[in-house]
Amino acid sequence: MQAQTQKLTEVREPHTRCVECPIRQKALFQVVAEDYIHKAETRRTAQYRVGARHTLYQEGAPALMAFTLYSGWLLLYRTHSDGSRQGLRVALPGDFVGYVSTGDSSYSHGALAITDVTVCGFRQGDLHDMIDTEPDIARQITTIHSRYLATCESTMLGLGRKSAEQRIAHTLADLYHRLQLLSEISEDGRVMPFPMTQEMLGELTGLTPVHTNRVLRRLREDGLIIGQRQKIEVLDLPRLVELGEYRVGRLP
Amino acid sequence: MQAQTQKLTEVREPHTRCVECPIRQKALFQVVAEDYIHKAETRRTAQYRVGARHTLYQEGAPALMAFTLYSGWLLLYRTHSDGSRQGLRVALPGDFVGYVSTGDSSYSHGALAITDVTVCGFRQGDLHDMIDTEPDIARQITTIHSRYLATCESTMLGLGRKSAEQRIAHTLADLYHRLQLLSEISEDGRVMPFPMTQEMLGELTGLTPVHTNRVLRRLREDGLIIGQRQKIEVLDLPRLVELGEYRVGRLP
DNA sequence: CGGGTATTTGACGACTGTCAACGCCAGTGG
DNA sequence: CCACTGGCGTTGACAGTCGTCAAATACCCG
Repeated sequence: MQAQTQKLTEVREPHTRCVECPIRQKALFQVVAEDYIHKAETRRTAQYRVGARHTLYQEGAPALMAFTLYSGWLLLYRTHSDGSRQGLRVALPGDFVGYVSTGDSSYSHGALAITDVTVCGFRQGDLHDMIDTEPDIARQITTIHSRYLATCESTMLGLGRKSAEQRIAHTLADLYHRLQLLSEISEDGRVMPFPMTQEMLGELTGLTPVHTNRVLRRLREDGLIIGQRQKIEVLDLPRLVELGEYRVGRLP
Repeated sequence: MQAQTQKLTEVREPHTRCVECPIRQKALFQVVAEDYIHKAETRRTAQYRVGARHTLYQEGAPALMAFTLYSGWLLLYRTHSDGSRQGLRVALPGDFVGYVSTGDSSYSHGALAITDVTVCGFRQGDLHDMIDTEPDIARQITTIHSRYLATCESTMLGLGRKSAEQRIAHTLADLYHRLQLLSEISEDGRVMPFPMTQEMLGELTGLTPVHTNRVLRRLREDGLIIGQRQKIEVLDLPRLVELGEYRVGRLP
């Protein structure tokens, strides 16, 4: 991991420097570079690395930056007063997270690094400016928001109406589909990386770790999946999709 | 109701005409007018009226228009395969609903008129154009989306982690707060309009009508509210807010 | 006054949570 | 090299919230 960090530094040598991470104080290694976001090529951005199990940002903290995820998985979450967490979404490479609109000053949710993570950061103020000056960026942000909203609606439907088995099947089917787009599924289409703990999967689906485990066992016994260390082997994708009522593409 | 429709027609006489509503076929009275949305003063828009218990648009239907709600309450929902509905949000006057981003062609959710409703409609294509040409509109749409997202996150937290009592308390506290901003709360701050059925409240909170009723009875027995016909009397707002863990303003 | 919808209540059952214990595995330090 | 330790996964017993089914009551509108 440390090696990879070094590599990033070296690759962008001419334009990089090390500074304190404004988001987390804990000795987070940070690389700042003149970089790009999509089409806005003149904005100053920064690359950050966050180790697994550390937070990229915390709910309620001042929302200084938004991020494009370069590598790794993030868990977006909200915390309940009793300390339990509700997972909102898993962010995968390419996803854009942490943007807040003009006037909002703090994050509405937290972002936890499931794996080691590399992100590209943008100052919120720059993004707000870009909306004014670059219509393409404005369009992209509304598009990103719309898609995220649609998935939130699916999640709400699941949390409110679906059984535990359906919710987990939906979550797995969704991850499978998104990982496929990222070419992260094995060639035979059966093995997908799964760096989450069962506890995190439970947070996403509104279940306790114990019950999550039971449901996974049932899915295993029914021949839908095989759980492996850090991966899941999908034996019967169609049934998984049908059980979870996952609509690929249209209404995720 | 019909009278009010007439009034709308007359007020905008010079620029109005009657056409079939493209969204619903059922004899919906529609007034089309040269009108305004916020600052985009040159766009052609239309006013529609939808009777209580009818849908403004249905999930999966072609998303021709987006709407600003002028009067009445809307229930945004997603339908589960077993026919049950999950309420996503209650839209109140001033809310903007039904917008989909470029590339999306159909609504991700449905919109049901809780009461008789008046909306102002905008063609999606016009809105997309406006994002390109009018930065203020782009900003507004991202702001609206961000706020809606934050409330979705709160809803997900509730559906995933909170008890039935907490979810209903949160929903009532949220409505109370939003209605207060619209000056719809009685002067003594106790009575708020409540045109929803208990079944709809259950759809919003992920509960069955029966259990919704039981929870409401408990809240009544605990001296938090008094249910009346078409209204709710809030006896102890602070306790309602605390029970539902409602954060006014910041993280709704 | 009558029919249909919404609310209310009871009995019962199932899904999911809670508590507790154990096993497995990886990383760590001696 | 091996024992230790801590996190994660697994399983059982039990409890409680919430859903289901059913029926009675209340209320609205014509």
